[in-house]
Amino acid sequence: MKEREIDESIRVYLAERGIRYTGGRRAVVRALQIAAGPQSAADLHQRLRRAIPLSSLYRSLAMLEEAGLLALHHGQGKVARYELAEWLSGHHHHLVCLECGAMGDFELEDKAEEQLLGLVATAGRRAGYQVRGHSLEVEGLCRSCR
Amino acid sequence: MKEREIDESIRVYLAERGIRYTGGRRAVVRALQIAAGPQSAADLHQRLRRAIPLSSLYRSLAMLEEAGLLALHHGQGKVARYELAEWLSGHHHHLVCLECGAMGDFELEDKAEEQLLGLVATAGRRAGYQVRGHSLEVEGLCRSCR
DNA sequence: TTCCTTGCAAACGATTTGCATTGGA
DNA sequence: TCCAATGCAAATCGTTTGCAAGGAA
Repeated sequence: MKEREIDESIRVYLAERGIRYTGGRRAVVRALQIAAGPQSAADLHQRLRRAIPLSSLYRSLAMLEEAGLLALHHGQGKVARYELAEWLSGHHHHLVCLECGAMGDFELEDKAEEQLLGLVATAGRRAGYQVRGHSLEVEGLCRSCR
Repeated sequence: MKEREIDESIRVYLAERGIRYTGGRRAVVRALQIAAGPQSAADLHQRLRRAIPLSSLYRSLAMLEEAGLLALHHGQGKVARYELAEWLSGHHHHLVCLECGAMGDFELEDKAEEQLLGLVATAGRRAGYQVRGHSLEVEGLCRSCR
């Protein structure tokens, strides 16, 4: 989906649930669309030129995640990072920089993703888990830190 | 490696670096050996019957991780979880319960692990990352939460 | 009006640190 | 002896919440 399309999908999605798509929330979504990977509240605060106070940012993020529009990740460090939910951005995996904690996205080719799904299903079955999702994380040093 | 063997490896490893393997540190390592997956500081505090104050626990964990004996993970929630480093426990992956946040371990068959390594190397190269490791996380509901 | 949303400041919970004390080589 | 390790309490830091003010329907 493209930016405009995503924005519209979200508007409809929230309207159906009687939730307002306010300027602040829209700004958060836009900032996440532009970013190349999961962003922390502090990251977004910067990107939005501190126009939105951290407490409001946290509230918007929590609300959007609760509604199923954002996904929450805890990569390196102790900060939470958010990104658009996969039904909006597409399924993908992450690269995590061990040095600066930045996270980036990457996609697997279909065949590879299929293989992975197989492995995941097997592992889940063996452990008695009801599998809901999976994620492959590649850890290393990013371009700027290596 | 078996418990006794691991304990001895650690003793030697720390001795070589002029770091003491004290009772408290040994207790932390033992608790981690017994556990089935990554443990939080609070988990360990419980398991050790509160015999070791949290601040000391955190210090031991930080020191052992710094030395390369433990690995740190941030699964669900906002708590850090530790486990023995892979050179002691063997390479493996994790299952994370979306409900209670518990983490469990699982291993991939050699062939599967090899495939995964291939995918990881490719993704890293494309993104300009110097790859240091990877981890496959399976998310779902654990036996007790499903 | 009537909720929902926002901002600010205070509160929280996990983790860290200062400092005086203890313990091991 | 002498420095590393420990315990306690206070400090931090990311995040959450109470409450009064602002806004949209």
